[in-house]
Amino acid sequence: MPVRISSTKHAARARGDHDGNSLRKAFYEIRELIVHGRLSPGSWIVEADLARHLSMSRTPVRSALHWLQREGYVIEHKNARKSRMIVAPLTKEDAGELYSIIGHVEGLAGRRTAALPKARRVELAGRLKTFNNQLREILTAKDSRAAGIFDLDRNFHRTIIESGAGPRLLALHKSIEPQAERYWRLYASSIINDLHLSVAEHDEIIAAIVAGDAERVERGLQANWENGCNRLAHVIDIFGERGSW
Amino acid sequence: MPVRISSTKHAARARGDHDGNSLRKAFYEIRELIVHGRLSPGSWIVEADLARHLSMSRTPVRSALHWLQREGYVIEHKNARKSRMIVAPLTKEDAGELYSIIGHVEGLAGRRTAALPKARRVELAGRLKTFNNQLREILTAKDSRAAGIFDLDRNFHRTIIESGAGPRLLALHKSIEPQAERYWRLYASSIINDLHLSVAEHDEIIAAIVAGDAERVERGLQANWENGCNRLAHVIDIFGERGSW
DNA sequence: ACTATACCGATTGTCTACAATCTTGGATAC
DNA sequence: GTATCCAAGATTGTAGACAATCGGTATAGT
Repeated sequence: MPVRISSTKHAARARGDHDGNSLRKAFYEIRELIVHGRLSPGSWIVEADLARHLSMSRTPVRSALHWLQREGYVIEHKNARKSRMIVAPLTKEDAGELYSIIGHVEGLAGRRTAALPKARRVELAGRLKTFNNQLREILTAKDSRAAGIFDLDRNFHRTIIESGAGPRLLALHKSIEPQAERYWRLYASSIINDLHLSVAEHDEIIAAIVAGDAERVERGLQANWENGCNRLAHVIDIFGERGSW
Repeated sequence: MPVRISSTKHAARARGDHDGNSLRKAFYEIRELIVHGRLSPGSWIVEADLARHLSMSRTPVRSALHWLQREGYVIEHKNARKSRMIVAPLTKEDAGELYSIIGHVEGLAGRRTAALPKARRVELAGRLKTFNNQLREILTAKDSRAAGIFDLDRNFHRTIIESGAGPRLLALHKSIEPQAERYWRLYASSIINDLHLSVAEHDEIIAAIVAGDAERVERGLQANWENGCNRLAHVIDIFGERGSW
């Protein structure tokens, strides 16, 4: 028998609050907080605090946190029965594994991209060149606005993946690749110095796609991430890790 | 101002219900229902029904469904604002992509396994041989109990991954590989006929590990999954897909 | 009979309340 | 002065209530 509550209370509350998708909003907003470092790596997460911050109840926040956990932004610190969430730390080791996985996932997708009909590959190469040339411009102009660079690089890769991957692989990529953004943002200023290397690697990847050489595309993508990882590792050595103690 | 409800109602309910982990229970039980086909591919999911079946409230069931969705057992059928969940269908195309991803993920892990010190590789090879020999026994004895075969094959692969993969890659494998079970169970009886091929492929993988040849280990694992996929595709052609219409 | 509309049941999304557990700080005993 | 235990606060986990919406069916208008 349901407990009947006088409804005045609920009637009083604003009705339009339900936009029908608080969960998504919570996920992206919290993710944003983590990526931008407003929730520092290793720090403590309290559901109620976030709920207040986002002006919603704990329910969608809680779901969003589970989601973030599955995607690796948040990790579970188990204590007996209760589980407490902390923001995933940024370590050199984790970066290495993450970049390696992304490289291989993209490599797999790149293989299929290389198997596309020639016409599509050429058209694709055209779009990729646009992105890469914009990067080159920023490079020569010394106009190092990090945001633009990041988006261009991301678009370059994403364009390749979306051309070749099936739904599963695409979903996998979409859930793993964004995590690199945390490392990128944290050490961006230093990484940009090596931008010319990445641009050159992109050229090689484009050439491989035009040639339709699956092996070469895969190697190129893997190399791009692996090199990026090495460059990142160097910076982490200098500036230290965050949130691991 | 919180609404105060007379507490007799709640007091009456059994207090011990909270074992502190309904979510996990819900996830595994629903997953079990899906894998064993009690919830058929393509069929409709109603949160309240599942909640009743598992004797818990919708809250943990709902979270579990989101989790299952993220792992690919369930897909979202979007309609305007509401989203309805259906059990993910089993198709030849999906199987192809799934097996390919698993092969590459294991390949990546296998690479690192091949880089372990020789002593550990030899010890590992010993354990792997045990599994594979048990498979061989079942093969010669014509004792085709599917369950045992499945577990042995899974243990073989899992042992390799756990030896080489880091936490991220391990988590990835744990979330992707179990999905192959759905295909395995559905078409098991027919797949078993080709068991000897898989056993031979395992021998090659073991040899590659002992040799410490990363490339060869990776190729071996990828080939094992790719061949498995082809054998599966053949069976699907005969028996048809499930849940896609 | 055929279409448009208004209701109604089914279902999902979100909220608050309650219960259980963990942590922390202090009071007390030795 | 230190160790131990207990109380109060903080936090998480689950339940059930409501609100919003979807989909279909009955009904009315033509």
